[in-house]
Amino acid sequence: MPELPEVETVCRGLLRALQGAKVLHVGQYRKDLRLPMPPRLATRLVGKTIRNVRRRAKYILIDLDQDEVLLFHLGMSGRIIVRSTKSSEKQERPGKHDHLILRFDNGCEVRFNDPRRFGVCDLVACEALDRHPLLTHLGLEPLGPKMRADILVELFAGKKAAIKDVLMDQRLVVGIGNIYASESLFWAGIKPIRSAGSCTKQELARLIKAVQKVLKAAIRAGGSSLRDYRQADGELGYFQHHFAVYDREGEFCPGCNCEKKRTSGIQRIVQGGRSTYYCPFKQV
DNA sequence: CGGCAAACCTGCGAGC
DNA sequence: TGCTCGCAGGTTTGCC
Repeated sequence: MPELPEVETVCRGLLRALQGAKVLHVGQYRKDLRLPMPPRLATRLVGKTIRNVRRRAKYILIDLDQDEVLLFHLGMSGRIIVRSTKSSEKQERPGKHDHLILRFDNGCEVRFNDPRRFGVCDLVACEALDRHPLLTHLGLEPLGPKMRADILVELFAGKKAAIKDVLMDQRLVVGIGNIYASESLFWAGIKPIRSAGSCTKQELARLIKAVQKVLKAAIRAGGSSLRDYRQADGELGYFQHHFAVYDREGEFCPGCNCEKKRTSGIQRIVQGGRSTYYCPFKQV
């Protein structure tokens, strides 16, 4: 589910609710996520204060005092929901697939819920973060300063794999998953099956613009809620209403629709076992 | 090394 | 109504 805009939205929501808050109680109800949860997690978290919440790729990084970082990945179906509880209110029991519940001294309660358990939770020392096995091979931040056409040309040079798959390869560029890959390639006017190495510098410059435009718009909309995803406060995201092509097989893309062109409409193909959506008329 | 399939899990909607 | 099948926003692993 969650790609960069969803993770970014959750991070912002967590920061708003939790900055400066101290962990009072931790309930851990499951340890076998995609990776095992760290041992003695509850003991290690109680009493810690949240200093900051930030994002790297699709990872949520929660900075605690004493230079520790609580790391989450939401996988396909993970949610992190914050709610404020009145102190008089009886503490709620963990719901189905609630794996971790944190209570804070400011009355907030945070639940990590993940039905498919593709998510990850870890607690690491800040100085070891750069060497964390999940983070070492991550590529460029698409909204960062290194997202430049000349750098992508070099990165994609000689790659025979489809540009769509390469765009989702987190070792090269991070944060882009199945939805935003299709959306970005549409706005860049690039056919998803093109080999990455065949894209010109000019096309990659367009792709960068498209990626950034789509990701920023999605962040402004609070992400895309297809099924599981919620913002940190439990609200839906609503960028799914602005998809140009994703999950719109057979419909007209915005361009074709506006210009009343008769085309075959948006096509769905399968790449790397996953659905890709594109407009054969606008994407070359 | 590249490319692809399968694996990890649960839930849901479609079709019978 | 109830069953089976296919598919779902991610990532890693293993095989050719």
